[in-house]
Amino acid sequence: MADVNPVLLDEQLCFSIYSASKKFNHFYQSALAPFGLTYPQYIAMLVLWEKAPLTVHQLGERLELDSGTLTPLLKRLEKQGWVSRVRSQTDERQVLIHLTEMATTKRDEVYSRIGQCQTLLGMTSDEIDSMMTELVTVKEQLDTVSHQRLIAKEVDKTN
Amino acid sequence: MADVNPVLLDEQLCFSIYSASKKFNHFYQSALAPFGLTYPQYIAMLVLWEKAPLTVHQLGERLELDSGTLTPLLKRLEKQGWVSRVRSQTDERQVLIHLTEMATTKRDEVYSRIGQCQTLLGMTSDEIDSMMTELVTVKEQLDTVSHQRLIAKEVDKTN
DNA sequence: TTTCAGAGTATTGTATACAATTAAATTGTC
DNA sequence: GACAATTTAATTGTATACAATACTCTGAAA
Repeated sequence: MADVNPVLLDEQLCFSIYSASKKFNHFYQSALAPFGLTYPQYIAMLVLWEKAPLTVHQLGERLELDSGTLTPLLKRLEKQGWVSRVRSQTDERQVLIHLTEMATTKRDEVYSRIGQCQTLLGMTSDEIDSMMTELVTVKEQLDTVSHQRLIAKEVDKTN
Repeated sequence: MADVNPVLLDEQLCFSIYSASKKFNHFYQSALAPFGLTYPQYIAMLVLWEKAPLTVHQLGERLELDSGTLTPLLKRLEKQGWVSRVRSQTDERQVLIHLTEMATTKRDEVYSRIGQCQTLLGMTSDEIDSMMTELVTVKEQLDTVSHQRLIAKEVDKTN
């Protein structure tokens, strides 16, 4: 019974994060409604505004998403006029994602819209910082466990 | 320029939460692979193990999910033999979700499996507690903002 | 009793996610 | 240069999420 509580705590933390993530999603969706951007589309644009063009793979590394998610997402962004997808001349495996003129023009508008909606979440910078540090710890731990499980699988195969 | 940093911090926190949520999801999916349960299916089972039967609505309140998500999820759980969906006799609008015998039998197995995989995330109980408290703050703040936006919409309509 | 507003669930349509596979291009190696 | 291994995107299939809508049932008011 002694080790039941921590397990429950972990589960509660997991659910809190899961729930907060959904709420953030909803918040951004509604804040960005005038632009028709979803949260994943928005963070893709953020990365591109910072440094475009990028290949699908490079974008995926930053966003931790694979082509299975990004290809359709980018097609939607293209359809809505935010980006253009151009097969690279030098390496035809790659597709370069460029910003359109509209995207460049609207960047400040989008930023300002987000700025208006930002509430700083009722937290100080220090609190946010410490929370992010803790989240990094959690993520690293989860990666470690996943990695251990991968190794365990390999060992399994040898039997 | 002075208020740019906090906005970026908020965004980074949002992304950290988004990313951690995905990692947790992956962790549970892989831990529960022997049972074929996903994370959302698992938390549905957790609630049901605690107190079944429940209506779709009651389950949705606990999980913060609506019937659009739950109906297909519960159909899959039913197909895999975890639950049965029974239209209520006393109020035919409601569908009661019951545990199957298999679900009752496998409960401890699932718990033990999760227990084995639990790593306590490299955090103390106090750290987890404080993190959850901060997440609650974040979620409340996001709810407040959403609520304000709803009110703003109402005001819009009157013009 | 009839009607009707609201409750509860299901359905439809859109947008992620991600595992697994496919297809095309490039690189490395002989 | 031929060819196997690798890389990069796209595709396919499954599972969430959620808004909007439809449909059925219930309870209350007229």
